[in-house]
Amino acid sequence: MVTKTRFAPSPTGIMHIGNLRSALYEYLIARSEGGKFLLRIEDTDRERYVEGAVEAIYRTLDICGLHHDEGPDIGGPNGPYVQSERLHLYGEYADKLVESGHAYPCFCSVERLADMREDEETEFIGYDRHCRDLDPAVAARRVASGEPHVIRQKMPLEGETSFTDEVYGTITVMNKELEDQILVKSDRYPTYNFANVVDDHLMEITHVVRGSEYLSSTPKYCILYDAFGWDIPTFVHLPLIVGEDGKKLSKRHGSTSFDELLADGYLPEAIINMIAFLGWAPGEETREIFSLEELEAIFSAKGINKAPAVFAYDKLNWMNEQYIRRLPFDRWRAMVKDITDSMFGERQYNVDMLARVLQERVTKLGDIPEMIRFLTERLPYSAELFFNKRAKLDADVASVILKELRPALEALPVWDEETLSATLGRVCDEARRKKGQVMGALRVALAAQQVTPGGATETAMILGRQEALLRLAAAIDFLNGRRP
RNA sequence: GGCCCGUUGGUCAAGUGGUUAAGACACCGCCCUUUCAAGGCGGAGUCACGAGUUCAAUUCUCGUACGGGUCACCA
Repeated sequence: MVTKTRFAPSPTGIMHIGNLRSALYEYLIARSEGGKFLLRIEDTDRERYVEGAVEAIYRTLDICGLHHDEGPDIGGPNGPYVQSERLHLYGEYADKLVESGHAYPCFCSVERLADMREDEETEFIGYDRHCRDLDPAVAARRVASGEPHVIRQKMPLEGETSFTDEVYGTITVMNKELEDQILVKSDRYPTYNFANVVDDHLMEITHVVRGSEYLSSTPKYCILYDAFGWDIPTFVHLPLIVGEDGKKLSKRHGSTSFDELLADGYLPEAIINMIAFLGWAPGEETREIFSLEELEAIFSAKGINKAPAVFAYDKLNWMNEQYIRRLPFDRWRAMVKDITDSMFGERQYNVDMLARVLQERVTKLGDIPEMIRFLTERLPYSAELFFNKRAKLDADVASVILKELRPALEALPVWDEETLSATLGRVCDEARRKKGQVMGALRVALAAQQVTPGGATETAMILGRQEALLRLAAAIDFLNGRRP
């Protein structure tokens, strides 16, 4: 049987990292076994439906390269792929369950249920099964008369249920612990607890991959599969992703949605690579940089860990750097230009040089504006800026050096890397000075900042002749006027 | 609280009844250098705790502690 997995998000808002990770593993399990990956929209909660959420799901999957073989947008043999379009199916199957005695209509009001929950005396252990033993004929008549009701699963009262999960192993629970959960709501929409079983079976899902928060309700689903006489699929429950404090990942940990991460300037490939390694490792292989294609080849559910994994931004940063460094220069240059064009406005600047120095230093795109603010703004000088112990440089020495440098630079016929480099080298030789000293002085004069992407030559190139010479002059003025 | 699950350095993790217990991020140091980064080299740091089984336990069993999940007409 061909492996088939599904990503089944509900359109309730943003694409959380946890959702994306589920989608990724579902995709990888299917692809690693030459199987199919399908997309199903679980929109059975009409209260939480968010406009535009479905589009965000399509967009995210597309950007990440997690292409599905069946889904609402492309169809397929097991459609429709949107649960709200499958209501008649859930109704049919719920009826079968009622007929076979595996489910029953329940007429309890939400108020009654709420009261029961608030009652401190009797420790609430789920629905009290008030309607479970109503005469089926009477119940059927009340349903026929249009009385509001839900359909509940009639759990076995004795015995135990066990299933084997690919990650967590065999899990057994006492049936008496299981609640008579609601399968169909009073608005005739199914609950997740019912729809997931019906759809996964009808859509021929072989591997049900989902977060470990579903582990405790899985026995109930197994009983449902049995009631229908359906084969139980392979379960793969995924460990949770938590924040650096060990708590469930949430807003206060930083960006936790795919869109936020993109906005921060993380590359989709890096995000995918990062979350692939959250709770999974390839085993003997120690490499950690893998493209999606490489993951498809090497991924195995065997390598999935049980313990919750902490989402570490440090590691994401490193991953992102790795991906930026490997980006083809043209693509990188375009990304940089998108950001810097608006910063420089009308001013000319050397994009190629800027992109070049940035490519080996940037952690994430969002850091760029702050990193290069000194290029579009003249920052104030201070004497300390010129101090560098290793180069034996200080403001006094810098003052002398810059004055030596100025005529040489002003006299340059062309302003290119080669000429600048050669000229600076020559000045060093003539003045018998260490390169680091001269370059350091010039770099600080041009940038007015101690740490810069790129050295003196690159900075001079990026600024262009005019701006570079103006700044050199300004630095000399500052150093002259420093001590009257 | 009941039920379920988990625990290898700060983090992600490999792995085994006998190993010097991989590797990566972060951290520290050194080298290199036209700064800082990047890169190279090196360092520190771990099997939660207590019993039991065993010639031998990080590995198997049981407890304890801690952490997490779940107990909705949400998924």
